[in-house]
Amino acid sequence: MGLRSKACIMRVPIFNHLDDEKLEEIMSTIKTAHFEKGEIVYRAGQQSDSLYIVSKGKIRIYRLSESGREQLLRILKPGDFTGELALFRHSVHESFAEAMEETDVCIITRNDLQNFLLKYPTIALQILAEFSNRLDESERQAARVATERVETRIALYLAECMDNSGGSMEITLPMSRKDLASYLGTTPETVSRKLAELEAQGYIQQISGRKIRILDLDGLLE
Amino acid sequence: MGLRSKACIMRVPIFNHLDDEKLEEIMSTIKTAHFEKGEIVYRAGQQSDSLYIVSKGKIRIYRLSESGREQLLRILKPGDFTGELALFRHSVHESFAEAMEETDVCIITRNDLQNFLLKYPTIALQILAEFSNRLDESERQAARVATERVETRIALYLAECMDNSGGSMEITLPMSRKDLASYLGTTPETVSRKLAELEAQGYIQQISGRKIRILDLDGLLE
DNA sequence: CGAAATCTTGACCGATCTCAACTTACGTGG
DNA sequence: CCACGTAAGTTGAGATCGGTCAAGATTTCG
Repeated sequence: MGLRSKACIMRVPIFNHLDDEKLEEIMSTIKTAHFEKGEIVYRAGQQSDSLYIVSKGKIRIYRLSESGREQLLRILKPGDFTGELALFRHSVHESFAEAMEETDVCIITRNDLQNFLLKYPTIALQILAEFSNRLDESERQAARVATERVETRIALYLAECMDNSGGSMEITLPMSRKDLASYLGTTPETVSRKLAELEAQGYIQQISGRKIRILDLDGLLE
Repeated sequence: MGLRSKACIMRVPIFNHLDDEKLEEIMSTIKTAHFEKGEIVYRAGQQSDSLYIVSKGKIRIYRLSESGREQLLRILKPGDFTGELALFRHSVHESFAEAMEETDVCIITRNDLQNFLLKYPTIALQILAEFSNRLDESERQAARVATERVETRIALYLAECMDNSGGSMEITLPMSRKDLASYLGTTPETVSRKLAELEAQGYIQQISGRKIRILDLDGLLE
């Protein structure tokens, strides 16, 4: 078990309130795995019994809808985890997970995790809190796609990026136009056009590919 | 504490694996409340520290998007619960809950619930399973709204109604056109039109307002 | 039985998707 | 370090799905 794994686990909100002894206990059950860019960590329909925690790299989580179109759900950074859905229900994945670059993950099996949960119930509360956040985000996103125009969705997304980038007026999009389009429920062409419009209206300034400066946040949000 | 409350609690998946003694313990902390049709159980932005379990009636859970449009998230039947989001995170509701008819709910406070979770960790696993289901549904719905045409969404919805109504070819929609439209991210007019089209194509037959007979499930799903 | 809400149908318009051409950025190997 | 090939992004034109507004039909419920 490398030091990186431990550093990884300690950074996970679910575990970082535990004392060293319990951490060691968890560490001892963890496996690690490495994925190259583009490799699939798991795919929909596949059996699963593990929780994956990203220790290095990025993972794209997406779904294929009934008609085969892709919907990007979220992007995992180090410290984020996935696989939960399969852990507490059918044990079949509903989504796909794909490494976006060289990525290391820590893996905890369902059995080990459930044992920890029963032994240290505070972990369960942490996971519940995390699930609540996910559910909130998912419902918010669903409501936006269902009720807002593309331009508004993009504006709201940019605003959220700003919140997360600590006050700076300049944000760096964490993904390509194609992924952004998939996340926002539109097409890359429309994303391009709408960003160009927002720029023409003076709300933003496109610096380079993924760098955008917010010039008028209030105007952006109408 | 009325018998109905106990019957209610026992029916909730989260609790129904518990033995009688623990059930009594939970029962002793529960309050009940009654709501008339149209009354608001809670609203977005409101402080919250309780889990609500429906014992009689129906509750509409919906969000208002940034632009003020309504998105129906789900409808609670007896045995279903809500309020979780506020329980494990900010403690502020993100959604609205409105009684659709005369409705009774059982209420457990955050403190009591968390104590139970720590004392009987198996409850936490049940809630985690329930959350997983919600998250899955929410993500699936988000993906559909983002990637499928209205007609497809309606068809998929009808198909799901069939699954839930046990093999019968005749389904009864659990909500009005307006709510269905809100749930599917469209308008009542479009729902009417698409249902009429599906009928013209011979896939379904509209019996009366909410009763629909499925004539060709495979055709419906293309 | 009648008022009010719900639902349906029609006409029109606009946002966004599709397809296609072109430009720019990026990574690889020489 | 540059050149090239490929992927990513942009822009345009046209088509269409679905939303809006409005009128009429139907159902619901007191």
